[in-house]
Amino acid sequence: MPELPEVEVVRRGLLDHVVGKRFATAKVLHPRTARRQPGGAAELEARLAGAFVSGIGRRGKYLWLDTSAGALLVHLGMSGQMLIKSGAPEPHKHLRARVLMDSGYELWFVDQRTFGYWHIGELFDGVPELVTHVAPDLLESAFSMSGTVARIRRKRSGIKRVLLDQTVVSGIGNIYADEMLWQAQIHGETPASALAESEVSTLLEAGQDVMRLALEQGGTSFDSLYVNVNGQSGYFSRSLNAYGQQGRPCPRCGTLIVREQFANRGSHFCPRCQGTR
DNA sequence: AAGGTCTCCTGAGGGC
DNA sequence: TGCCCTCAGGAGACCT
Repeated sequence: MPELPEVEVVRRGLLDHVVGKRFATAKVLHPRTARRQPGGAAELEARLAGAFVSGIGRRGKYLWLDTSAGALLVHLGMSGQMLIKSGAPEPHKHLRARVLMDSGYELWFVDQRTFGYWHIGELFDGVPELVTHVAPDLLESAFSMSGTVARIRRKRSGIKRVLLDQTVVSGIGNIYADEMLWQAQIHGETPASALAESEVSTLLEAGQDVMRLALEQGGTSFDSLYVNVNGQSGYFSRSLNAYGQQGRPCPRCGTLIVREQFANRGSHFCPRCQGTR
């Protein structure tokens, strides 16, 4: 379940292998990977062939390669992986797209559940056209703490739902939402508008801390579904305090962590530390 | 308009 | 052993 730290791990992993390199040929193997692309797989393949990669950008969970043919936007969805392969790689059941680079390496997009996609298009104010509606993420320089706090406090929805809204602040998914709420001791169903300014800023700062820590540990993963470009898993799952911890003692107070359905998601929290809503 | 729900998808895991 | 059901979740589509 790639969220900001996992996508950043992928971005960093790709830097050495694709920046300054040229794509020779590209093949899109599953129509859903090209579903957002006008012209579909054929258009992606045609535009990527011969493209030179000059950099890699990211906002929240969105990743893009700056190329001479436009920005190749990559969304990993639920299960997407960008893998670097060399030699004669073993076939993969869920390989959805592959690019042969002039370096001899291959770039693979493996995506079991096909929620991910590729799209090539133009940049607007430095971000791909499909990302213009996405707010800055917690770790980028364009992020405004005061502006985001004010925006969140104007919402009447439960705070967790607001955290998951990528147009308010990006990069947060179900795992990090639960972790930052646990850290800030706030119940996810608390109406955003009921939180004090200081509570919201504490919450967002908790999100920054959790994400920086996760990044240091190579991201979160529970199995082989999320891996870096070399196919390795991160270690942050060992540090989770709330997500997936139902039935285990809260590391802060010892009360058993509870799992409930809200914000349309499985939500994990400590009923004592995060008891009031 | 904003907020909430449905839907896409595949494999894992539970129940029997 | 095997079948069927449910669940996981990012985010756009769609509804109210």
